[in-house]
Amino acid sequence: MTQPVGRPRDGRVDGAIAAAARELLAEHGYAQLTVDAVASRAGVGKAAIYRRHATKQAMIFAAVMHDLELATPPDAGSLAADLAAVTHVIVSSLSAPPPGVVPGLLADVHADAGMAEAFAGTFIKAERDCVTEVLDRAVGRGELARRPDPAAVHAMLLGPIFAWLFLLVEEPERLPGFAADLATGLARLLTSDTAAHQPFG
Amino acid sequence: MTQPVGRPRDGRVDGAIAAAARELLAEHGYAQLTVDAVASRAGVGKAAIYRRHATKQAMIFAAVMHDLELATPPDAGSLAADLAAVTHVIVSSLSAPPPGVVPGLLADVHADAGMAEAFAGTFIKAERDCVTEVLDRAVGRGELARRPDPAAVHAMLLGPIFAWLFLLVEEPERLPGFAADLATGLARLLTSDTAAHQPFG
DNA sequence: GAAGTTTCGGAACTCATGGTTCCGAATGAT
DNA sequence: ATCATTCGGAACCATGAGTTCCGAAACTTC
Repeated sequence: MTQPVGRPRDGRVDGAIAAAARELLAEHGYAQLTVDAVASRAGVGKAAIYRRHATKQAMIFAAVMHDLELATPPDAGSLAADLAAVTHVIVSSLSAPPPGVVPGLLADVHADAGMAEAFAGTFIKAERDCVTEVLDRAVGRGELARRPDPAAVHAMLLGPIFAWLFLLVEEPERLPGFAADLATGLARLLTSDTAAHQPFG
Repeated sequence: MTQPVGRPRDGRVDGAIAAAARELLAEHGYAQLTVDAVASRAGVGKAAIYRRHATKQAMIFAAVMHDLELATPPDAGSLAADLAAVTHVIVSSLSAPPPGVVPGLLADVHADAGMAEAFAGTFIKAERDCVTEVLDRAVGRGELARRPDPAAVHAMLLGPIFAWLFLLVEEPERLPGFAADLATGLARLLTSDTAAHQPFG
């Protein structure tokens, strides 16, 4: 709690770095982003950037995560409605960053153990908590006899949307319709559970 | 058909480049791969590499795609069995490359229009044809009244597996079980189609 | 065979950029 | 007043992608 000796960090510098990074990401794309350009745009020395972030990749990660809200949506009354809300949150998160940023960051996450930990502990964990909560609600309502594996349901929600956007590169206009079908289909699959087969156990 | 004038390319050089790239990818990872190292390992000049590939990324793409078989599996008798076979092919493709290679290549694909075209025209197209064929078989059998959108089914198959491996980074031992549940669940969803709602239309 | 063209491995080179270090000035705690 | 840490700015270093040139080899054409 004690303030460390020395000149304190200027909080506005953090914001300026993140804003400059997001601007340049949107203007020139992920691969074209240079640290010098971010420093210049932010009106900041490169040292100030590296005092805050270990690598360029960590800087970008922080800038992108900065304005990404991942709150669990309120109870919508049914599993189907809850899942629809969750898909909407996922679609928003993945659609928000400029083109190329999500794939670029994913590659960085798989190239550095520290980034992997940060990714798993923020974005993925928040989404997982969200999915778990929604499944628990359904169990509470009696819609589900047992709670399915949250990891499996998470993969079934996040995966198809990610694939639509970044693997198959289908038309984005059709994404909302697909996401809606995904949510209702998954709800139907989970609730139509027969005694003979417990899916995603 | 006429042989161009000049010394012809040595076919063994292509193989040596691809083999060296795959070796180094496996040994040191995607981000650590340098073109000089590939040339050195292959016993080849850098010029020979750049005579064949426009960029380092294109070289890696070619090396990885080289030994990746994506044949449509034979008719297994039912939609559920066919989908299980397709998921198996997808799991194999995504599990084969060394860690970090798939995310790295995906970032490259989103950074270069030429790579995007190559990716869509080879890997994705082969998988899509596979999915379409399997759905057509099911229609022919009478299991499906109408053929669902192949893009949607493709996303529902590829996405969750990709998410499991590269987004959620769940234990790989549990992947086969999850993939099996995915295939049977999707088959059930598609065939249990009610008149009221045609999913993935 | 001689000439011309393209390949080969190898080395030298250019250039962009990530990351570090140093500067003098500013800002705070002790 | 002193000390530690910050600031913007600039110089600096190391790495690696991509280009160019070399002499030699392989092939077509004349």
